[in-house]
Amino acid sequence: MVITLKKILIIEDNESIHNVIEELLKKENYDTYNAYSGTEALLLLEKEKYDLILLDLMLPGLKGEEIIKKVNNVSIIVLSAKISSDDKVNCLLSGASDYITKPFDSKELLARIEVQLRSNNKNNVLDNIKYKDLELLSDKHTLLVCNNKVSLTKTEYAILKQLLLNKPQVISKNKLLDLISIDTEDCDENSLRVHISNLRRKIKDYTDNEYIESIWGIGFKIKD
Amino acid sequence: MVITLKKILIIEDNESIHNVIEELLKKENYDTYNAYSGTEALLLLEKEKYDLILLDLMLPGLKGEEIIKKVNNVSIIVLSAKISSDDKVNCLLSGASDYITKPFDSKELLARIEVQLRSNNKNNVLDNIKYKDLELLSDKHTLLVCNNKVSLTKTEYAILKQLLLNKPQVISKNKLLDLISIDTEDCDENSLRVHISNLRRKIKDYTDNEYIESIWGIGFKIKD
DNA sequence: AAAATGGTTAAGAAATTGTTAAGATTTTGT
DNA sequence: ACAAAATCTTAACAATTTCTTAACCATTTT
Repeated sequence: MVITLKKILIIEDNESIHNVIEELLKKENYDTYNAYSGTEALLLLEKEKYDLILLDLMLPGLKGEEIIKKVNNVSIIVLSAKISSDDKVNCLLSGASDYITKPFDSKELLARIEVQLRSNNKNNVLDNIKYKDLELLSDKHTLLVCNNKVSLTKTEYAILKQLLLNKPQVISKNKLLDLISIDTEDCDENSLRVHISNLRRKIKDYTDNEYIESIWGIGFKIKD
Repeated sequence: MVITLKKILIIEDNESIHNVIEELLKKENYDTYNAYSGTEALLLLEKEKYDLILLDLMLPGLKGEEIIKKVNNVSIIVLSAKISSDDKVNCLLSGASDYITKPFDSKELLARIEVQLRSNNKNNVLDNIKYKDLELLSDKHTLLVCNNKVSLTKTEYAILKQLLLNKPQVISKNKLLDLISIDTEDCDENSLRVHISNLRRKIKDYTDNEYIESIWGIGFKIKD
């Protein structure tokens, strides 16, 4: 089994502080990436997906506040010498997840990093998910339909898991497409339709209940 | 129209601090609940589901640290006079989502509350909109009329949501047309009239009350 | 009364979804 | 590294749902 390391992007222009943070994180077995200016950070953010960003505010090129506004879907912890309440509030309200003032305590920084990574993981529940005749076995990537074992492909599993985890809710087609392909735009909506169709067939083999409902123009959901 | 308020449980034994927090939150339109001991908090937590917990550490009955361990699936912000790094780290690692030291800045507290509620919403159900006999279910994209399920098309849903969200207000025909078609000008006003007509019919099937009122030459609004 | 706006209905156009099968790609086993 | 197997994507077409158009009538304004 491969445990992938968490990728953390450190955006900080002061080289000595940068190095301290980098070493601290490396010791904890995080996968660190470095940006020394706001513009460099943006370039890196376009190329790769990170689990967390540590962000200094006073940066050459592009201010940290601007980066917060541009980033989406990645947790940001601001690390700043600015202690004014307004600075904190601004950052937090515009998208940062936490704000730590320098000088910071390394243990506290590590703990707050854990908190963020933990909340990212909320979706990845390891427990099995049961619903009526269905039981999704997380360890084996299989599905029980009325206690009959049905093997799912990786994609089918991901789709069904997303639907079951958010059960009453409609999941948009785009959200489901994101699950299927990390690469952008290369995946057809039609492909998703085929996966859904296959899932429905596999379920239908063992029960007459319908589980996956289409919401026209929006996406799919699990039927009540 | 009722948009459900966020429920916040305040666990704090010092009555004056408790009152300050409660008033602060009430002003921001949060739904506050009060516990003055650890044991009282547990009782409340068994009865109801909260969106967020504000937790003091030094409590009679049961220490805050114990509550953190018992709580599951609710974000906790610790509010404590303990400033030692070890206390912070312990709380954060054992399940708290944030840790604020007293005395705290009210704006910062509110901002950090927003952060937590924001991250809750990533997964969770959006707010439903209720008005008299109508209830728009955002998770299913359907409408309940006197508790009868009526399925709406994407466009009908968008129109009704816009009207309900801005209830006393008249929404101009152009604004509603924008909702229907992103492309400009390719959509007839007549089309909007048909959608409104269909909406009215679907509502009329289950109630005699009229909901959508036409404002001559301007647009539409929800009747008071 | 004439002109403009709103309401309803039905039919055809347009868009979305469902299914199947074939070809492309990735993974697996040797 | 290669062949076989499994999986994913694409394409084609059918089925379904939704949207727009058009025709016609009602209501309001001038």
